[in-house]
This record gives sequence, structure tokens and C-alpha cells, in this order.
Amino acid sequence: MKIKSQLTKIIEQALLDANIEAKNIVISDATKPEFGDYQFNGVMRLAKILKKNPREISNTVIEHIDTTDMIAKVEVAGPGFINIWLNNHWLSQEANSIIDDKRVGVGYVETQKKIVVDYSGPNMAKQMHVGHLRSSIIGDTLATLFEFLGNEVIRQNHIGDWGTQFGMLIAYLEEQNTDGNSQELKDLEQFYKDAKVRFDQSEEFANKAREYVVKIQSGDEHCLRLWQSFINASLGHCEEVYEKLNVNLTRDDVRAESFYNNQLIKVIETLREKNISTTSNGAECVFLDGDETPIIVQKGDGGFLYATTDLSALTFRDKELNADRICYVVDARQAQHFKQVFTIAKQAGMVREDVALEHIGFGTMMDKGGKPFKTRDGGTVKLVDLLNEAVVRAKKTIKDRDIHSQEELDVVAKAIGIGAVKYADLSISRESNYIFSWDKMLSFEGNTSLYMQYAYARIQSILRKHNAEITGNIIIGDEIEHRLTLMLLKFEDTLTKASIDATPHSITAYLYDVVTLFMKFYELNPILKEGIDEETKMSRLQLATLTGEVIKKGLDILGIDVVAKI
RNA sequence: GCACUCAUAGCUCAGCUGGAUAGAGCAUCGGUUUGCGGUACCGAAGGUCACAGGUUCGAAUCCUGUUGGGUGUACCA
Repeated sequence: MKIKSQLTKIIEQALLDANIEAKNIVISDATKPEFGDYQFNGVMRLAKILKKNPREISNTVIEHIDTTDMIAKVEVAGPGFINIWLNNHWLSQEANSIIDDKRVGVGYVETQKKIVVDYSGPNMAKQMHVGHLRSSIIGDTLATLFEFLGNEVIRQNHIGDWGTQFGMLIAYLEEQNTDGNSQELKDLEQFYKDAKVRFDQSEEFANKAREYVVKIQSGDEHCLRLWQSFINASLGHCEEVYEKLNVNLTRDDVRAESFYNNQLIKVIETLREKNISTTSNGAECVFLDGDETPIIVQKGDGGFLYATTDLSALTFRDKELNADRICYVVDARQAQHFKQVFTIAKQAGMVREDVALEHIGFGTMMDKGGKPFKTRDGGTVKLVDLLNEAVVRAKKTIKDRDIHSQEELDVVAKAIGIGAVKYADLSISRESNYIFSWDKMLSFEGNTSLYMQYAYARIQSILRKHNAEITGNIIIGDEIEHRLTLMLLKFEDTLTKASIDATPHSITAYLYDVVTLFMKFYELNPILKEGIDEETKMSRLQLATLTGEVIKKGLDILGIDVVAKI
């Protein structure tokens, strides 16, 4: 239900009929219930241009607003705000029409786009750590969201599988005589440490490691095979995490750094041809206006850097994947890097002018003391460990409820634990750092996944108790039902905005509003109690059902499961 | 040094891109006709939106400066 665009049309028509010229008009949500459902504030700006009293203009405008269908009434308030109330009859009609809709009333985008979402991007030399959490789940949510709205999404997992460290790793792998599935690779962190120790201790080993770097790059079969088995094992670890996290990344989405390897020299050639890069201190550099330091695209020794790979990836995404929009879900600390790379790519014509290049930056996860999240001894926290702990803690918070079998408990604990971690992350505006707190995220209160899941479970409980067909229509009987119904119909507008701004937290904020309204409604308007007439009961059941569907779909986009019982 | 970014209630965070009396949750205090799941709901209290100027009918939001955090800054990714 595209409510805002419908309202915009109505207001535009009214302005036209009133002979007032206006463009880019914006309808916003009312700031308070007393002010109606929506408001149009644009008249004040118009008043200046027209040199007329804003209230006078507003009064003229509202005379031309069509109040026969969607809008119940309009009012001029304050200095010239136009407040808009929607019609209950219209609201219930719209709500009724989406009760059986799988998409709960959400339509598709007007112009479908091809969107590349680059996210997760783990390093194959190491185990995934908490730093990968945000990229993985924000990226995955955006990908799901774009897709749901009807866009074509290409997920790209730009894994780090290339570089000098792999010489050391495969030399060690060979020495350990393992096949990539063995015990040694179970803990990549430890494997890396052991290899490093060996590297530092033995001159012979170190030389071999360096030799192997060159050998992989020149395509030596033996070394490539070792490398491949190492990557496979490492990717297996990542998939385990994706599985736990409910993140939809598969091997098909992997487009590794190594993939661009033989294209890198072309990047340099293009930059040279177009006189964008110059040689400075032996390295190939791009000097951008306003930057003191250059972006190095080729080292003095001929090696390439990550800017080179990113430029190559951009070329590929434009020329081969034909993307309209490319989103990089990467730590905010790399803002400068992406700004530079994007500028160069456009200058060099590696990417068409009209392709939207976006760095979807996010802040750092902090501990209670406001310091970057680490283990007690200062090491990085492994993502698997964090997720396992989440499930264990979730189990503790629900185990005394005593309504589950052991197997059910496991399923529910997973949905709650993983959901809590994801929701806590996604509900914060993504660019700010956030403080990680188990207590807060596993609370039933406030804007948490548990509050949403609990509301969903209560709704399911009502439906189970009713245990019969639900017929009839939603009939809006009071203010709270009006607000709840409208909120449910705002789902599409919310998703659209979240998709344009790439802000998952606007979805969680919306769901929280939905649930809060539902709880109020539920408190005020009993559904199954005795003495309620059939029509009202059915209407309320329908409203509860629809609320449940919206919660479920909303959480689904966030990659969070709901459960029928908690 | 330069650049970017942030500063909102005791704490954790929103604030829809310039609109009406700045909103939630936690914590605190008080309340809820025998309650469809009370891990719920209602209410109170809590603010110089870091500070100082500017722009205008109107600023937490835009501009300038100051202070204080964070981050990035030539061959790692």
C-alpha cells in the first residue's frame, strides 16, 4: 500500500485545482495523533513565493482536497499546516483486501533495478570474528529487502583469498600433510598462529613460504591445489556461520579477490592511458584533488593493492553484471577509501555515470565500557562462539516457562538467541557505534526481537484458542484500531524508505510501533472474552491475524524467525 | 598537521532530511474492573539537543567557529 504517494497525488491535484504552482511536495507523518494521520507542511514555503498569508493559502487548498474516499477530513492548523485524517471505511477496506495476501499489501517498485550488494567479505586466512557480523547481517537484510520489493539482486561475497599470507599457510598445510578437512584446520586461528611461529623460527620454512606465494601467482599446479583445499576448508567455516546466522550466502555468491587477479594489470593500463595515474616514488599513484596523499594502485615492486582490486571489481560489476546500483556494506572506517575508489572509477569510465555507487558504512561494536569488543584476554571474539553463547543464554531466559519439549526448546532458543543478536544490531542506526549488551538484547522489554517474537506468540496463542475459521471483515471501532490498521498499511512505505536509504533500523522501528500499538489494542479491546458480539470478535481476530503476518514478514526480511510459542 | 565523523534524559537509542509542546526503552516512583499468555498495560518524574554565533516566519536538523570523543591519512586488506 503506497499511502504517501496516493496522498501526494491528491494534494497535487488540490494545488492544481486551486491554481497554485508547486513541485516536489512532501507528505509527512503527523507528529502527534491530535494532528491527524498525515500532514502537508509545504504551504509555508509556498506562501513566501506567492507573497500571501500561509493560512489563507491552506484554506484555499483544503477546499479542493477530495474527501470522499481516502481522506476523511482535513484541517488547517498553526501557521498553515494541513492536517489529514484518513477515512476509517477506506482503511478497513484496504486492510481487508490484504488479509490473505502473502505480501501483506506490499507492492513492487515502479522501476526494477539491478542491485549488487557486496557484503560479509571474510578473510580466508582467519576465522570470522565479530567484525564480520555487521556486514553480514546488514548486507543480507538489504539484499532480502531489495529483492522483496521486486529488484534483481546480485549478492557478492568478496572474500579475501589472495595475498602473501597464503604462501605461509599452504606451506604449513603441506608440512602438516593434511588434506584440508583434517583436525588442524578446525581452528583457523590456531593454524595461523602455528604457521606464523614456524615462519618466524625456521629460515628454511620462511623461504619456502615466500617461494609458494610466487608459485600460486604463477599458476603452479601443486601449490594451487593446496591453496584451493585451504580455501575450501575456510569457506566451510564461513558457511557454518551463515547457516547459524540465517544469512543467505552460498558458494555461487563468492567472487573472491583472486577472481580479479589477472584483470588488475588492465586497471593500471586504463588509468595510465587516461592520464589519471602517474608514477611517484616508484609506485603507480592517483592524486585526487583535495587529497594530500595519493591512492596507490601499484606498488614499487609491481604488486597490486586493494584499491586496484576494488577498481577491477567495479569494472566487472558495471560491465559484466550490468548493475544500476552497487552497495558496499563495509565498515565506516573505509569511507575515504570508497570515496576515492568511486571517484577514480567514474573518472576512468570504469563505471557508467548513472550507476549509483554507495558505501553502506557501519560503526563498530563496542563493549560495556565503550571500547571495541574483545575477549577477556584482548583477542578477537570468534563469531561462532558469540552465536553459540547467544543460544545458550536464550535457553536460560525461557527454560522456566515449561511449555516446550527438549527439541522445541532448541528450536526456540535458536530463533530467540540468534534473533536477539541480529535485531540488536539492525535496530541501531547503522552508522553509529553501538554497545553490545546481552542483558539488553535478551530482554522482553523495549525495542528487542523478543518483544516482537513474544507479541507474535501471543497472537498465535489467541488464534489457537479460537481454533475456528475466521470470517468477516475488519471494522474499525475506535481510535486505537484506526491507528493500528493504518500502521499495518504503512508497511510498504516503510520498506520503500528503508530500501532507498539502506537503513534496516527503520524497519525495526516500524515493527516496534506495530507491536506497541497491538499491545495497547489488545489490552483495551478483548478479543475472545465473553459478551463480545460476533462481528466485533471477527474484526478483532482479523486485525490480530494481520498484525501477526506483518510482524512475521518484517522479521523475515531481517532474517529473524518467529515461533508460535515462547 | 590535514580530512572525515559523532556529541540529544542518569544509561542505551530514535528524531521521517527545516515544522507545532524534542520522543521511546531501561533504571526510579506510583497505578491496573476475578487478566483472551502480567516477561503485559497505564501514569509520574527526568532536557540549556556539547558551547557560541549566523541563515528565516520557524533550527536538534543547514552554515561558521570553539571544545571534547572516535576514525582515516604512500606501497596491509
